[in-house]
Amino acid sequence: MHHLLAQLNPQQQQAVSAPPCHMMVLAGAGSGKTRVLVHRIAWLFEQYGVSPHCILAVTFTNKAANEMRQRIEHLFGAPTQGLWIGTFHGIAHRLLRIHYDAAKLPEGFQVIDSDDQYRLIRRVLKNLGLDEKHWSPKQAQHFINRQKDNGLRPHHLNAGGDFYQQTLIKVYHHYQTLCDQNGLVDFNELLLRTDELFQQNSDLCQQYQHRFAHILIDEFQDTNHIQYRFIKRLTNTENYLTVVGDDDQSIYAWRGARVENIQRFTQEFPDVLTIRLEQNYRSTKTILDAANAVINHNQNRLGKSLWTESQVGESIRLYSAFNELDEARFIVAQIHNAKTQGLRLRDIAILYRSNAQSRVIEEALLQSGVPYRVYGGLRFFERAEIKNALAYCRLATTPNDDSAFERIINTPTRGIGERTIESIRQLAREHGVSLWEAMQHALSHHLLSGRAHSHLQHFQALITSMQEALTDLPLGEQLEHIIKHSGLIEFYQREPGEKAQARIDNLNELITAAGQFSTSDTQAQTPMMAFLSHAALEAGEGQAAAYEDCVQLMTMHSAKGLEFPMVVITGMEEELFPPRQAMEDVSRLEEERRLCYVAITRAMQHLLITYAQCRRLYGENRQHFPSRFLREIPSECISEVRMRQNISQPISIQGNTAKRFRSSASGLSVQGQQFFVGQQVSHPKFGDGIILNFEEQGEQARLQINFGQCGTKWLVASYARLETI
DNA sequence: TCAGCGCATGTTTTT
DNA sequence: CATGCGCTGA
Repeated sequence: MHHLLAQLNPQQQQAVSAPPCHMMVLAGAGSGKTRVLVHRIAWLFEQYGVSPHCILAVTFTNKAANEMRQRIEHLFGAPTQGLWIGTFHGIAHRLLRIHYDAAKLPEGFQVIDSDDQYRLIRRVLKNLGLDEKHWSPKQAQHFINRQKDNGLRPHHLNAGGDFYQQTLIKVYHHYQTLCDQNGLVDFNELLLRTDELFQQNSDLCQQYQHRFAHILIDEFQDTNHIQYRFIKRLTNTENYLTVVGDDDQSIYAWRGARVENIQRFTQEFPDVLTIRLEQNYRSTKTILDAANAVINHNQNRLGKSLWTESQVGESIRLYSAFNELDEARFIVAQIHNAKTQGLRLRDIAILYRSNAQSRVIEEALLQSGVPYRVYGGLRFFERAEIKNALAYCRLATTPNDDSAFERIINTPTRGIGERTIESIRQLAREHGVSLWEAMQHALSHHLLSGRAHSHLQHFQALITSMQEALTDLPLGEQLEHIIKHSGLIEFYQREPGEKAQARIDNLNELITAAGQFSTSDTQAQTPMMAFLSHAALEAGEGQAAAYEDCVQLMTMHSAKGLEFPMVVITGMEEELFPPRQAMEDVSRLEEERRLCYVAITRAMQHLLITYAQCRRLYGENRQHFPSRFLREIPSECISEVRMRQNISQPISIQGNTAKRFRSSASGLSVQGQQFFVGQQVSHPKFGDGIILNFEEQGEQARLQINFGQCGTKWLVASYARLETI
């Protein structure tokens, strides 16, 4: 057997070795889809003599792109020259750099991230005299991005619409004009521009259709409308498209992803070979059964059922915590437990629905000295200090960059206030020039008062000296020079708190990153320009990879594509997961269910699910019911765990908790007496307490009670002579 | 220029 | 409850 097929199952083999055709691979969680994709590309090289030059592979994240390239090179045994692998945005960027002229962009156009976009939109709202309280920049940004997602320009939208709609269209129009004037391209603009480039230049489009004989797309369920359109445009009757995806793992509909693209693909492309990868190599049978059972509750599915040859494995453990502190403590105890069973900390992931949930868990981990790492949050190139430093770079490279100008004109504070800036803006508007040019004009004609004048002069001298210093320096030294002279370090040193040092560290890290930066971007005019594009397109990791063995904390969303020997899913509660906002709408609920499916299928051997009966949320202590998704897991997959007695629980209980619990379904009847979790009871010796938990039934029934001063105890209900209060 | 106050707000995130 | 934002007064 061919070495590329040797270790594959029949379906995988079929996908890898199919003759060139349009193909759709429906690949379930853990079914080896990346492997298939990588082997397929290698197969095309080896069996069909396809040149790497003729292959385009599209992924969703830079991380996935890098990983795929590495795996292909590993399999191929050599660097793959000419092979295009990247994200949609990365590829669009590359095309626009090459064909900037045809795309009607200036040669040195800049890519802006959503933060820059947000600032620009605020400027536009201000220019249009729209009150931010009534016209939120966030909503306007969302509106604009959504239009671009769908390939729509302002002029496509002008028919009809109410006043609200009309105003947003106006904002979109002005925003786009501003971008075009300044040579700025936002993320969605990259895609839309490229699509229009091919639409308007059919010869160019044909050239790429001819070049890319094979186009492969990963995570196809996450493509949006404009991405689909772009791909379709790149395909003709002579080249082939392979898409890989899983409708059950579509968890990004809320940001414009269209699962329908999967069905649409089979309808709009001829003779699509559909292959299902349903054998799971990741999880135990129990975990897989649970995941299958949950996802089966969704109506809207293409239909797919994962199976496995692996062992049944242990039960999914379920812990019902009293509150979120109890939940966190239990998880920590379980981590210690897992460690004694030989698991490494890095084998354990703690997943939650929303980032806010991480804090309590972090505190518990910190308290017991378990090292951990939180994913998510601000990434490297998104940090304010980094963006400030890069704004200096931008201004020194292209002084007409207004957004960079605005960002740093008074950062660090140099006595240039809002009034001065506004008069420069005014001047720029009047003469139709950039802020930088307006400032120079103001300086040479002495249009401003003495103090403002001299402060601006200083600023101008600073930037000019940077411009001069940049020539002939290697990139790393350029950044070093800029950061050193910008005054940012001194600025952050003056800032109180621990954050300051971290910011300075980041700035130094930026110098290092620039020093090590190398690019394949042959279109870039200067290394600095390439670096700036890189910074916008690839926000970088959240934290420098701690090389320590630590527990991983992340949202269920960011866990997608990863796997761990042990997974803890936390906060399995109604209104938290699924979140309240998603409970009404069937399609949103189905997306939450898919998210649950994704979370469960991250686990290889051990899965622990926890929920809290009572949780502090938005400042109030609320009673929570177990998530509906829990009921969808077959009970034979689950075993409930109780907290060990010897783990003490200093729990503070609010006075009104018990009342809230009266509606709870969890209750117990012993010798005519009714007990329920959260109930206040009195014991002859220990005094007043609150019921935290119970186990067993009838005569054997035991209650866990928190007696405050006297601690938490397990008591047999029939002997304890408890009185309900 | 900046601390301090009051107010709204409160999924998920990549490019 | 916590955080972040805008506004205000010194």
